[in-house]
Amino acid sequence: MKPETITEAIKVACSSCNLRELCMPIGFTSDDMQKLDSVVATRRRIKQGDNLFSNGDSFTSLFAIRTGFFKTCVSAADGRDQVTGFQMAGEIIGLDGIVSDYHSCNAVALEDAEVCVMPFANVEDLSREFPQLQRHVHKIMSREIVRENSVMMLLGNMRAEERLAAFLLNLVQRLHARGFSQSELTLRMSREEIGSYLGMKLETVSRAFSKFSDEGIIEVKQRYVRIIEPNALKKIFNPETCT
Amino acid sequence: MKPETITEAIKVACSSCNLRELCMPIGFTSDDMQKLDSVVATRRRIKQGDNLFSNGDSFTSLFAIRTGFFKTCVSAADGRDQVTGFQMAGEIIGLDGIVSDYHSCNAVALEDAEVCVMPFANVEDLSREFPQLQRHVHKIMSREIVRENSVMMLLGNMRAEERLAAFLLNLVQRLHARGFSQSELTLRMSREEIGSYLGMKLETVSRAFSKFSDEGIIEVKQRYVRIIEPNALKKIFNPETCT
DNA sequence: AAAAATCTTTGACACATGTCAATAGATTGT
DNA sequence: ACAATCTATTGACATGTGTCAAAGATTTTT
Repeated sequence: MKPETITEAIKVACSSCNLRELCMPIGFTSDDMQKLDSVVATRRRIKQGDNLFSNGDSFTSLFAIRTGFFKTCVSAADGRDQVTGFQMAGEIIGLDGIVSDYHSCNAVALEDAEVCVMPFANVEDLSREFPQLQRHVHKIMSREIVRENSVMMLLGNMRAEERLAAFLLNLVQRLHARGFSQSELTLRMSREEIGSYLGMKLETVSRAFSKFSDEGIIEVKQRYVRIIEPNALKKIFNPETCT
Repeated sequence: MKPETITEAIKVACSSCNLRELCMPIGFTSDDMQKLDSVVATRRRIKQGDNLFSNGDSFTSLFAIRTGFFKTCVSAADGRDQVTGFQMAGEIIGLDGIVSDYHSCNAVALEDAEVCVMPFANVEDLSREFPQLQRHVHKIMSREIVRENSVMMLLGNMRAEERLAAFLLNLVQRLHARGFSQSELTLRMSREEIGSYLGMKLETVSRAFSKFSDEGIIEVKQRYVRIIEPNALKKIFNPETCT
């Protein structure tokens, strides 16, 4: 594997980061905040298609996404691939590496990206000093566990259209939280990657998109999606709790 | 909900617990170990069929299983249920509650059980004092994330027989680590619960058991299972890496 | 011990999704 | 601008698993 990414020696400060509210716990004095700046060692740029880390890489750091979009995926020995998640700005990636000191999945940039490198030793040291940070780290890990629980529900119990509806709703909700539109989005991943995440084939994903489009629920043009009837999507995802 | 379980005021000590090696980080001096005893507040007994905690319960404690066997499951609004895991002695349960201070799944005892109640505030306090404990807590959470990644692989990519083979291999492996047989086990869960975990219907589970039995790979009699050809199971689960 | 309830197995058939193939549309490189 | 390469869509058909139903087994209740 060629060294497709370079670690840049830019000292960066969480205290002046515009993503602080997504990454960091709230309620720090600006004094404390200064000390927290040392969680982040450097930033690193990753080109579209390159891996931030790969299965088997030794684990040293968590990564906070500043810009760009990632997928994480695990591979079976026979080459079958499962996308385990899509991550965007403000989200933390690399938690899989903690348990065994090496990564057990691949993190691939779906567009040019920049991440903050947080050496895990720093995170642990500062966590002992700042209970709020400690709590924050615990919550991030717990959130990931809960997210994966709901993906298991998707994969185990839902049908193709329900899965895609849930997927789209989740994506726009997260994008909206980052200041983007509630109704429009540009997918950063292919039909095949969506399918891998949702446990279905790319053709089935495509058919479900077309069906939603025929029904006037969404407008689709390749990777552009506009949600026309969010309530209809919610109803597909969860018929019970909708009008 | 009736108070089906009672919290018993038994002070217990990790330092003298025979499950210590499963629950606790290694490498403590016996001095440190004494202080760690205060992680556990009490023990609690749960009867078969009762919930240790339920979706919506407020989160205060993690639980270390001393005896017994649990399932955790999430429910969709329409009543559909997804088993997200089966837990046995030495395993930690309740991590889902950390992120939002209430539980987002149910933990049900599949046989009479006893757990150590570890108030999470204690865990966090002591984690700040003992880096080894801090690391241990992080590893437990990361391990759960990695486990769920591999369940996603099962649900998203594998077929019924592969899923059941993986399930059986994982169960005996964990039981073996606890001193039980490598080849015999008694299932604590129904076909329906296995099916819910593996994303298939109980009839499909039953058929897969029968198929394995017909092929001489396992012997099944209701919930008793003997693994006759572990290599055949491994081959089904993962054809590539086996002889 | 009988009766009731629950769990498991098995068969027949249905159907959602996978597979294979062809076409069209987008993107990249020369 | 053109070819080459991806990516997405759509159709026809195959198939693995779900659904429904019946009968045994096992456990619990009376």
